[in-house]
Amino acid sequence: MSSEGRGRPRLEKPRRPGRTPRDEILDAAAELFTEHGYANTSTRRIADAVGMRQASLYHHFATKDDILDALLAGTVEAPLQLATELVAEGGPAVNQLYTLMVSDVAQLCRGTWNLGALYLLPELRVDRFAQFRRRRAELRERYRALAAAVIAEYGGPADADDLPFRLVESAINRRSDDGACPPEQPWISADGALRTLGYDGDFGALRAAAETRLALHAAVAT
Amino acid sequence: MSSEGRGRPRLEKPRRPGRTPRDEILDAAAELFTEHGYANTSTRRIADAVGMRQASLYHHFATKDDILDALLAGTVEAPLQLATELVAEGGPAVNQLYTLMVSDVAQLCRGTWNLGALYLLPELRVDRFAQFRRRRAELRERYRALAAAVIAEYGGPADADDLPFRLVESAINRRSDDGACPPEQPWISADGALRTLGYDGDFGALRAAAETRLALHAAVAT
DNA sequence: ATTATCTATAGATCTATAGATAATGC
DNA sequence: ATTATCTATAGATCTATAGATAATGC
Repeated sequence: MSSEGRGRPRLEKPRRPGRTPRDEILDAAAELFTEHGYANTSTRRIADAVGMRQASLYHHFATKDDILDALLAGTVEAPLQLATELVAEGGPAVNQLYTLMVSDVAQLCRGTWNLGALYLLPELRVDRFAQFRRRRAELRERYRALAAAVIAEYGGPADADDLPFRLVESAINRRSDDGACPPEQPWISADGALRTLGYDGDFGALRAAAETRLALHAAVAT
Repeated sequence: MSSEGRGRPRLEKPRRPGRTPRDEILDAAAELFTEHGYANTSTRRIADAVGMRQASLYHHFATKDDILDALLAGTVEAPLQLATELVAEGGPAVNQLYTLMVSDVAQLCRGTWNLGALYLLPELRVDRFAQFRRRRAELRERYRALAAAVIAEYGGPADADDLPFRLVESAINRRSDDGACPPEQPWISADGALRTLGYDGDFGALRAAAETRLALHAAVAT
């Protein structure tokens, strides 16, 4: 079942992290797509970065679009799953929203490549990626609903309900501009987002509750 | 001096707004670059959208990069200019920051095409556009300095000083997702940004002052 | 026999240049 | 004569497919 040593050997040594050739390709593509864009990254350049011939990519992916799709898949599923769980678990909306934001920003800041930057590629506007766009729009609506609940509870401005989602996304921009997020970024973004909703309570307690919830889930933390 | 009726006639009727062929090209390129991305937009498609032959573009622009550069130029110069003026005029930092944000978001929401989306193109990472990136980084630093002053005055969180710039930028994302900004977007973004800094004063008075300042300048308003 | 790679290439682009042409301006 | 367009094309890509080859597994 292992893929160790099967098939004709490569001419060049592997130079990418990843257990399988598929993972090596995804790692190289993640770097090149986020740095130079999708359309600007040829399959030739991906193959060169992996250390294989251009045509060999097609043994692992049927089309170039499939490589991008594989990178997108999952990045939005985890937050959606977490949102569903948090709502099911109940508790104050402000806690639910805070925990979701912290986890989401931590995910965007984690990992070697700024995968969130792929969300912003204009290439995603084509039909091929409609499914991904729909899932991301669903996540946005979850944010909006939680934000509206917090606004209602704390008497904040009704039209601020899109701001938390936008502040979470903006971790992508910061990472893109500075090359990295500061370690405190999840708390910076989440605190700021609640303030836009008129919340001005105990951020320390929110943080403690979020850390507990996310450690249990073994999913996040900074 | 007029360019009316000079040169060989086009085979097709003009179908783009713009007094000159140059403006027609920029309008078409703005639409295509923002919708499909830069690398995905061929000079052939721009020419088709204008109603001229692909090679004819090169009478007006030496390279494809020059078209993108022309679109970027100016979009960041106006806010930088306004920031300089506002600081020179003095007054409370909170007023300066608020007015700058309102004007900036209004600009991002204005116009037929979402030109701000060009800021996010990965293609801008190449040397050719280093000048533009530098100017945008300068604007970010202006925001940061003003935000730090507001934080100091109102006892807000020190590490929130990048959030106003990010909230302003996020008008681009909202417009991209929804096709338009709500008319109140400049006030939504600016109010939210000040809240992230710990400000909780009279937003009505800030709004009135900003409207006066920007109307004088004949530059903004919704 | 199965697998993962290789070489080679078809066919479709795409940017930019060369040089001809059809208008107006002087 | 000057201008803005046109036609035609060179040269450099780029994606994806066809078929050969060099390993391991049975």
